Amino acid sequence: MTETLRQRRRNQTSRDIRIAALELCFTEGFDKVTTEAISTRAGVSPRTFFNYFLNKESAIISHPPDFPAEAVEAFVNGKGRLLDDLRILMRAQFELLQDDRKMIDMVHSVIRTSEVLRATHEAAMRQLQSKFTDIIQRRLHDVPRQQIETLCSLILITVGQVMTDSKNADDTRDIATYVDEALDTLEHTLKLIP
Amino acid sequence: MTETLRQRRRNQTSRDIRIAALELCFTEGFDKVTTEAISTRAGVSPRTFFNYFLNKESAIISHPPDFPAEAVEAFVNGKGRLLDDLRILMRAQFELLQDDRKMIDMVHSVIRTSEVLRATHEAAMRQLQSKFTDIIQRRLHDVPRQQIETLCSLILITVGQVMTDSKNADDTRDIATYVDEALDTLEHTLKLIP
DNA sequence: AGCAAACTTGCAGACTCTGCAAACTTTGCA
DNA sequence: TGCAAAGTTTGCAGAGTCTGCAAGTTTGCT
Repeated sequence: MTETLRQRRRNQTSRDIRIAALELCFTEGFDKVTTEAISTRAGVSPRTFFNYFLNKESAIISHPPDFPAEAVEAFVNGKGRLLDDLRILMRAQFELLQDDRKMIDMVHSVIRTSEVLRATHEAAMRQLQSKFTDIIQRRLHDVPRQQIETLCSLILITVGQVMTDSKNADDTRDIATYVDEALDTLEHTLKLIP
Repeated sequence: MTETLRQRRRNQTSRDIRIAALELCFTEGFDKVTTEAISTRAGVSPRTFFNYFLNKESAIISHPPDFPAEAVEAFVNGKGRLLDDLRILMRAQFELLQDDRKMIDMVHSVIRTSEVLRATHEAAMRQLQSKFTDIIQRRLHDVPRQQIETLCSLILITVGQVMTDSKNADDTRDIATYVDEALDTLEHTLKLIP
């Protein structure tokens, strides 16, 4: 067996809470929803809610998955143009999200209902950025870290902007096309500078 | 008279609270300090604290000043290289901060003691970014707004990184040199891309 | 002086979140 | 199977943030 009963339970409860939170906040708005309401809907006590999540925000915002290891290696040893190889790496990461597509869209919509939530989301992105920086640093090992950080910020910000802006467009597109759109925007932006 | 007594009082109280908050958080860390402690130190009731500030965070993080109008006009009509003109604009904005230099340094230090505070700070930066975007859009009116947003994010992120990274360096440097350092980093970063 | 508007304060109360200890469940092992 | 250890849930008490309201004070103005 891959998971013990206990583990499966834990995952299920966590998921129950996340879904309860998301659904409630989607209809009512983050600020109007109390932890008590979420707990009740998820069928646990308020105290249990806080056993699973540090605060209300983190029931909505979960950490994005890591970059897949093979894709990372391929990128680090890649010989193509930086932006092209990056595109491949990021697409690989985005594929992982495909299954939760629906929840992710809801999250993005809920984020718009609260400053605090947006901030939490950005904090999560910052963590992703730190991993991302490490990866790019491995490929460009002679470039100062600060520049790599700047580069990563730039890329993630662009992706974020594309994702928040292009809601209410067709929902059915492949989630990885966001990567393409973001990197295209990025390339255009860079032409502005010189 | 430029200000009524009432107005002067209000400004003074606001300042008292901000200073009390900053000093306490600087020594104790943001999370250890209660609004009650801040109020007491500032000599007002806890209820008054919330008449002045929406929450604990905003007693620490205040909105950055607007870009000075003449500098904005000069930039919008500028004919130089984009990055060079930007440098001038941003230096003008940073000059305004020179007086509060000491408090700003403290704020940056306090920000490091709390995720929430960092998030609030970023929200404030996002507001600045929006104004910044408007300005650049006026100069590059035929460029899509999304690209301008990306560009602005990039610039502000870089400045932010430089400012947070280069604490514990010599404190006495002109605050506007951060702008230079950031834009230099930026130019180097851009060379990585093609 | 005296009135209206602005400001401060205390109080009650809703909400978030934590520590603790008691009850309950699952697991590993005899 | 049965039992102890480990992990989970829950209730409760309590600290802390923040709001609405109403009463009291101060200020601006005539």
